[in-house]
Parts: sequence; C-alpha cells; structure tokens
Amino acid sequence: MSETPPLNRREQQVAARREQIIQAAASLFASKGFHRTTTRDIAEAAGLSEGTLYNYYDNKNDLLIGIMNMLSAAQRMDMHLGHPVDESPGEFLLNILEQRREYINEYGTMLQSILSEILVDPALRHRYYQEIVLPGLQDLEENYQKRLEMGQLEGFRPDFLARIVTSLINGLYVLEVLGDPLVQEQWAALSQAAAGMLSPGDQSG
Amino acid sequence: MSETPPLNRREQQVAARREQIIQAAASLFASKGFHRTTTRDIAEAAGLSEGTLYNYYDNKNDLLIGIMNMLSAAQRMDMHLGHPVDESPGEFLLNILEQRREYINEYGTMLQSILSEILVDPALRHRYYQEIVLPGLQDLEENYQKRLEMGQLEGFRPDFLARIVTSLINGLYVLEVLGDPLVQEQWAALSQAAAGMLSPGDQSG
Amino acid sequence: MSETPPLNRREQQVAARREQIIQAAASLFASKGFHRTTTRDIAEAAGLSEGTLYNYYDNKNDLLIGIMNMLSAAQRMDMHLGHPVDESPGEFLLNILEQRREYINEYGTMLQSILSEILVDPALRHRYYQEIVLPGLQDLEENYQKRLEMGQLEGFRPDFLARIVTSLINGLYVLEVLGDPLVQEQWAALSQAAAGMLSPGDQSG
Amino acid sequence: MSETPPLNRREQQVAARREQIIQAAASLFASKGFHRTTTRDIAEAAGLSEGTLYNYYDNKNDLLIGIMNMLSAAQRMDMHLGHPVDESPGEFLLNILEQRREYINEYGTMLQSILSEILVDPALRHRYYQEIVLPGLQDLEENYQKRLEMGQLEGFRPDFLARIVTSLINGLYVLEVLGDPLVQEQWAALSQAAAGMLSPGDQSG
DNA sequence: GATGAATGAGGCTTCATTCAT
DNA sequence: AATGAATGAAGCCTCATTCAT
Repeated sequence: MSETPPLNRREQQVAARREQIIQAAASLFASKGFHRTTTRDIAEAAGLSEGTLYNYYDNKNDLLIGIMNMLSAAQRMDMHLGHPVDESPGEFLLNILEQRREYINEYGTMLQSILSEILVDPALRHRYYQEIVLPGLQDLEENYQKRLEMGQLEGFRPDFLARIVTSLINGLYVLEVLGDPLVQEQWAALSQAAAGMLSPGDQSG
Repeated sequence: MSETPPLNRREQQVAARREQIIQAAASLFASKGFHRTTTRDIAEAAGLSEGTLYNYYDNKNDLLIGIMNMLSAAQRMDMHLGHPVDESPGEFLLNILEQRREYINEYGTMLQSILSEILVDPALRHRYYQEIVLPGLQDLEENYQKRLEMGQLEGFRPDFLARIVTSLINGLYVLEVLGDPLVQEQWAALSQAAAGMLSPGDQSG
Repeated sequence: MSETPPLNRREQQVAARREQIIQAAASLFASKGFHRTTTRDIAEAAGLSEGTLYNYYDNKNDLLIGIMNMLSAAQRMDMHLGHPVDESPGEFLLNILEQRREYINEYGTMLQSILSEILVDPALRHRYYQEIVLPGLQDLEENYQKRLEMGQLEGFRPDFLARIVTSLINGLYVLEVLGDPLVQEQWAALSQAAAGMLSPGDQSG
Repeated sequence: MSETPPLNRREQQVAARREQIIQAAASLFASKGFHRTTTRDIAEAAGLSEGTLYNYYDNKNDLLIGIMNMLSAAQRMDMHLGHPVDESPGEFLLNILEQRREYINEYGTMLQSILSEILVDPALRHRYYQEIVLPGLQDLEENYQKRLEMGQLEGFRPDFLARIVTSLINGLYVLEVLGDPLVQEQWAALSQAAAGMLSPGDQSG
C-alpha cells in the first residue's frame, strides 16, 4: 500500500542482494528445512560469503521473516483483484482455485519453506495467520457476504464458506506437497470437480 | 490385527516407559518443534535422565519414528470401521468429520509434532503418505466407489472425491492449528455446513 | 613364590569367575583396544551381566591391572627355570627365543591387550617395566655375567647384551603383531638365524 | 618427489596451523594417549578454540591420520639416502642405528603418539606397516641383498637380516619408551655393542 | 562492503558405575 | 551373588555469529 519511493542505484543493489539471498534460503528451507540448512549452505547457494549474509539480514531467523514479508506482500497484491460478484459461485471457486495454482507456482517454494516453521514457532505462526491467512479469509468472507445479500447463497454463513474454501485449498496444497500424484497431475480437473461440488445455490455448477 | 502376546511385567514396564517418553516428546515437539527441543528437555518432561532415553529409543530421530508408528497404528485401527453405504453422502461426510475430530482430540499433539518435520524430511514424508494418508484416501475412495455403483454419485470420480474430502479435513486442521477461532470453537457447525455442501447427489443435504 | 593356601569351593568359584572375566577382557582389549571396549562388551563376552563385573573387579581399569598381574605371575614362573650356563651362547639364545615363542602362544592376547595402554599410561608402564621387563633383563644379565666370568664373552657387557637380546625379542613380537608374514610364518628359522648371529664368542654359532 | 608448488600466504598460514595443531596433538597423545586426550586439550595446547580445530581437521581421528602422514613422509625422505655398500656390515648397522636415533629425536613424539593406537586399530596398523615398516624392511633387504652378492654375508638371508635389524631397533625404542635408563642414557654405546655383534661376516666387527 | 577464519555455546550421544530388586 | 535399568558426567562435533583484514 505505502508508496515506496524510487530506489537509487545503491538501494537497488541492496534489494537485489536481499532478493538473491532470500531465494537461496527459501529454496534450501523448502528442501531441507530451516534447521538443517546452515548459513554456509545459504551463502554458497546465494554465491556470497557467510559474513556477507549478515550485512543484509541480522540473523538466520530474519530470513524467515523476510520470506514471510514477501509472501505477505504477494498476498496484499493478489487480494482486491476484485472478485466480481457476477460470476456464479461455481465459477468464482474455480477462479480462486486457478489463482491459487498460479500463486503456488510463483511462491510455492517460499510457502513450503516457512510452513514447517509456522507450525512450530508461535510468533511466526501468529504473523502468518494475521498477515496472510486472515486477510484471505476476510476477503473471501466479504465476497460471500455480498453474494448472500444478493441471494446467491441460501442458508450458508459466509464465514463458514470462507473457512471451507480456504481449507480445501490449503488441504490440496498439503496433499500436493506430500506427493500425491493425482493432485500433482490433475489439479485442473480436481479444481473443476471441487468447484462443481462446492457451489451452494449454484444452478450452473 | 497381529496377535499381541500378553506382556509380562518387564515388557509392560518397557512399554510404559516408551509411552511416557513419546508423550513427553510429542508434546514438546508440538509446541517448540523437533529441532528446538533438546533431549534434555524431553528427559526432564518425561521425568528421567537424558541417558535413560537411550535405553528406549536409539536416538532423537527415533522418537519421530515412534510417534509416527503410533499414528500409523491409530490409522490402521480407525480404518475398516466400515463406513456403511446406507448413510447418505452428507451423513457420511458428517460422520467422517466427527471421527476426525475425535482423532484429533486423541492424537492431535502427535500429529502436530511430526507435521512440521514431514514437510521437510523426505523420508518421513514418504512414510507418512504411504502409511497414513494413502490408506485413508483409498478407504474413502472405495467407499465412494460403492456409492457410485449404487447410483448415489452422478458424474463424480471417487478418487477426486476422496482427495477433496481429505483436503477439506486437513485444511480445517491446519486452520485450527493456525489459531483460527472460528474453526477452533465451531468445528461441529462447520462440519455440518461442509457436509451440507459437499454432498453430491445427496437429496437430503 | 608365596605359597598360596588351598582354595575352598567358594574361593575357587571366585577365581574361576575372575579368570573368565579377564580372558574375555583381554581378548577384547587385544582386538579393539581398551577404550573401545565397553564394560557391556566384556560382560557379554564373559557371559554375565554388567553389574556382576563389579563384584569381581572394582572398575574397568582394574581389569588392566588384573591382566598385568597374570603376566607378572607368568613372568615369575618362567624365570629361574634355570638357564644352564653350559649351553653355548648361541644355544642359549635359541632357547630363549623358543621359550618366548611359547610365552607368546600362551599369553600373547594378554600381552597385546595391555601393550597399547602401557605406552600411554605412565603408572601401568612403570609397573610393567618393574615387574616384567626389568626382572627379565636382570635374569638375562645375570646369566651373561656368569658367562662373562667363565670367559664365554670377551669384551661384551652383560647389561648391554641383555638389552640387545630383549630388544630383539620384543621387536620381533612387534613385527609379528604388525602382521609381517615372514615373522609370523618363520619364527623358528628367524630364531636360528638370530641365534647364529647374536652369539659373541660362540664358536659353535 | 611430487613437485610442491610455492605456497601463497593463505596456504602457508593453513600449513602452519595444521602443523601447530598436529604438534600439540602428538605431544598429548604421546603422554596421555589418544583416548584420554580431549579435543579441548588439543585446542588449548595449540592455543586456539575447539571449533577451530575442525577448520583444519575433519575429526579427532583425522589427527592420527595426519600424524601418520608426517611419519610416512619422513620415512620416504629418509629412505634412498643410499646406504653405500662399501661400508662394512658393522659400520652399516652402526650408521643405521645412529640414523634411527636422529629419527627418534625428531619424530619420537609422533611415533609414540600413534604407536599405542596402531596396536589396536587394524586400519591404522595396516597403513603403518605398509607405508612405514615395510618400505624400511625392503630398503634394508635390498642393501643386504647387494652385500650378499658381494660376498659379504655368508649363509644369511637378507630378508631375515632385515627383520632382525629392524626388530632390534624397534625393540630398543620400546625399551627406551618403557624408561630403561641404560637404553636412554647409553644409546651410542649400545649401538656400538650391537653393531659389533650383529655383523655377520664382518672381519672388522 | 566482502570475506572467511575464529569462536564457543550447546546439542546428541556414549558409557563406566551404582543400586534397587 | 546376579541383574540390568538408571544415572549423569563428559566427549565430539556443529554452526550461528563476530570481526580483523
């Protein structure tokens, strides 16, 4: 939201370094986990020395925060894309699932890299819920609220619907990470099936 | 399944010790994570000395395996309870969600304690998928297959349904772990809403 | 020397146990070394439990002492067998080498088991030198002294001769332990060659 | 032998550190033994921190290997000094004993530091025999072979002579380590006596 | 800013020894 | 006297972090 002023050369370099480091870290965290990844690993993968890391991040944990900030920013970008209410609920869900697919393609590594720690680090978990999950839920909820007011949803609570849809999405992501071949290979078909089912009051579903 | 011979005194003591240790470990892993939990922590929580741990488990990682074995055994117990096909699909889903609730009440700590590592340890992940996730998926799939043959499900693939339901359940669990108050406090109502939605061809839904 | 009174049944059992333990320990020490051998190893090899060891030996180090005491006793037995001076020096040396061969056959395991520690434990080393090496040296020295007085050795110092012969013997033993095939397989021939050489003033050599 | 390229500053520092560490380790191993020496001991003796050790050696055992490599290199240097055959056998032996004396002065600590482990670690023992003992034996054997061909040795097998001389040397070293005062203080005189005896076919002996 | 050697706290694990049964 | 589970001291090693160059 806050308009960031244009960066000068120096600041651009710094930003690039930080990006480079965070990408290396995320990739390693995703494949080996935060604790099994050493700062040396990260430095090597990022193509710089261990000491230099500390010119860009205060400590190893700060890298997790950095990754989460990127996810958080991505979340803020993705939201408010405006989920038009003139789609049917089924179309809407399908769109969401497809968007989610793209989001995972783009940010899957980062997501996986912090997911493990989120489950186990209360502070991180809280931030993740507040900055990423909750906005997503609220966005969905608002959309369903509008639909409810428009008579598209009879007898369904928007807050419940938001949780159910979010759970479905997250659950599918987990199955994919766990290696389920069907989810990995047929995300699109699964999305359509899910959209066909999870469409309360959708005559077109 | 496997006929367990009656345990003599010694074996009972050993089993009790192992249980005592694994409970302490699971509780700590769930709250601090595997890596931030020290063997000293575990020993203290279990009320014995660090060295004694190693009379019951080969190493720290073996505790993860032990936890997973318990979950795996629980999974085998829970399955084959026979999901009668004379329930409507909606009732069936509701039953599953309630069962899952009980499972989480019973094994939630253990589940959470290894979830974090599963995301990040390929070997563990593979075992978890093979021994716990996949059997559950197949069980569901078979049930839906029968329903399909009975004409309850029109145009839905059982394998897709199994993934969707499993994803919903896992997703809800994740939301709960993340601290979403609505999921934490209204699991029952959410279950009913979900069951009402996810009931293809359910006239009663 | 000190006449040991006849042992009663109990004492015989204790002695047998101690022997059994020391044999197991010596065998393990010889093959894995003192430090790499655990008390558990010893207990298993001796066919009793770890705790029982401590009814017969105060601690692990005491086993080394015990082994050395056996070697020391053997040394006292072997000595004073009377090395008749009517042998020629060459025959004498040959006899010694053959005796040493038998000694190694009998006590080689024990010897090897403590040798490693002797090199590295000053207290043990001192005892070994005082109780085993030095008596042997002195015995040899006396013999050579007599020979000198009898005119068998012209211009050779008995103390030097004792060191040289002892060194030769120990050195051959070391070569054997190191795995030199020639020493292992041709000890007898080597002995004869050595006796043929190391025979100052021996016309028959 | 192998052309060593000139070392740059960094490499020289590394080499110096490794030398500093290995010297500290050898000294401690020689006096307390490998197992009773802790990595902390070594770090303190070398004047650096425990962690720094591991920048130069992979693990504690690697220090033993390092020591042996130095001995092995020294062995390769010492050999081929060319033992001229125009010395009499007695002079030759005397030279060898004196050389050995210098070798012990220089490398005695290292020798003693690994000797104990060699007796007890099959892998190390094998390397020691192959790289250090055997080349020495073969070198001697060749020399005696030449002498045999020149008629200096009547009826003696060069391979036996090599073993006998090597054994004498090693045995004297052992006696010295064991603290025998005579060997410690009169190595030179002992050498002469030994050379005088062990000189088959030496008219000057 | 960049480097990477040095640091040292702390983790996991082993094992000699004890002691209740 | 025999057992073997429990103990806890101590060892080896890793690794995030610092800092002199």
